[in-house]
Amino acid sequence: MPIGSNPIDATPAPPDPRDIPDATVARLPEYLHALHTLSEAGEKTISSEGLAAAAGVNSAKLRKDLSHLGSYGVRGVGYDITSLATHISSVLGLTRHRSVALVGAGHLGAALAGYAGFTKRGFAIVAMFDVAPELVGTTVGGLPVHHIDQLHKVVGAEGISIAIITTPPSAAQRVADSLVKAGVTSILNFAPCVLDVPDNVDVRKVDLAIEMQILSFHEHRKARDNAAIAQSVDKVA
Amino acid sequence: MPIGSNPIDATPAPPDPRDIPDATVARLPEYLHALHTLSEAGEKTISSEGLAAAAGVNSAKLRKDLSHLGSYGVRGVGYDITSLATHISSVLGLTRHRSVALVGAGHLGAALAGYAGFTKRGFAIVAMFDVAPELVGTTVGGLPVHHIDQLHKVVGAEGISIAIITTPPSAAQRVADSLVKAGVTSILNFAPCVLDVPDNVDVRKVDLAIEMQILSFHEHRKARDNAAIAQSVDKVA
DNA sequence: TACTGTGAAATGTTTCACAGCG
DNA sequence: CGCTGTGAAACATTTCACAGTA
Repeated sequence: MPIGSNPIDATPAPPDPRDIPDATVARLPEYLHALHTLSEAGEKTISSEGLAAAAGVNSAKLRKDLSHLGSYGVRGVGYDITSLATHISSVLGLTRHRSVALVGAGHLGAALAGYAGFTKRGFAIVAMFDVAPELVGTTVGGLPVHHIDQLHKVVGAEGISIAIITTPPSAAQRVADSLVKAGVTSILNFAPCVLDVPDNVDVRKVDLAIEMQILSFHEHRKARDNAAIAQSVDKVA
Repeated sequence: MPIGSNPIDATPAPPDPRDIPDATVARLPEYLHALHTLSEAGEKTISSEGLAAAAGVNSAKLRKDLSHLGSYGVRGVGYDITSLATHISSVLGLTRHRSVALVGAGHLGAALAGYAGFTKRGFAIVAMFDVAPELVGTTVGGLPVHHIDQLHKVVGAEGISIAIITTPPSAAQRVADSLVKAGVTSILNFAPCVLDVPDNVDVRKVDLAIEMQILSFHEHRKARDNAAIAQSVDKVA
């Protein structure tokens, strides 16, 4: 019998988190954010159309996404904002507090350490690490900077499972290895390089230059389209 | 006759950039980066297997991606690193130099302004904007900070078509409106909010809290899996 | 009636597996 | 022979359109 199946029990089928598509998971935080905003605005209830608009997707996609979490709407009415927010939070594992380590106390690291948006949405960077002697021992963004040798000790003591890498790419793989050895199982990587990690470790990558290059492609395409239109106008004229 | 078709000319079919899938476009910068690294290491030629490993994808995907750009490999040998890099650069529109505006001279904006990775990969932030009187007129990350009222003038003068928003979310929509009015057609948005822009404007969003929440989901799932395994071990024991 | 939830169709992406070429 | 390029199959995601329900 596969783990998680439930052949006898007649309870309403607790949706296995493995069955939620990745594309849906990536949008749940958007929905959650939109729900919080609506809640602060004093709304109690919202239609799929309204929530979809607030999250920047179409309503069919929103309804399909939410259907993966089970049935939480009321036909003819919409969704209860509070209870849907609670439910999405619990699916995302945000009920449990999560401590985060940040490795690389440069400009980007400092900016992230001071970023209120993390704290506001349930995460706390509890420790920073670097190798530079002039940084170790100081505080950056209100957080003490430890030497990277302390990683294993601090990660263990604070129960950290998520880390952010903002080092130069040349150091990133070594840092990732240390993090994995220390017990970290999720990494957000800002260094522009590919990280090699065991299967049980999740890595998400944010590469600013890549984002810019994708935009560049679209600029290039738009320029070509305009040129083509100009040419066909010329032809007609 | 559809724009871009070429019914008479017998040249090798210049692949229409519109036909390159989004998923492929998003990976081309990775391939380009890997090619540059290989080139610096003195390599001349690389197999699909080797390049795929360097870029962190599998080789079938890489070959399919490159096939959208036309045929640039040599069967039995691999790809010529220099010519493939040149070709990808040209598809991405990186042959043309691109000036970038950055709006929001806070910590994150300052970190990005000083980020060498941009310059190294063909982009130059040429102007920063903010509203805070204590910032306007100073230099941040080596760049003068203009008041946001100057946006239209500077964007026009510098021929800027790409902008980065690192303002608080409450200001982001207003900033986006000003950018669009000034002639910007691509935006990289770091503010955690949905931007409403005309169809001809491309927006890419980087939301750090969302990345963390996606990692949180995976942590949560792993914890459940472990619990399920522990339980089934208990049962057997 | 006004909405959600969802099969089914359409579209997009990845992977397979091998033909074909240098 | 070794490797690329690519149809075709498998898989994933999005969209459509409507049955069903409070």
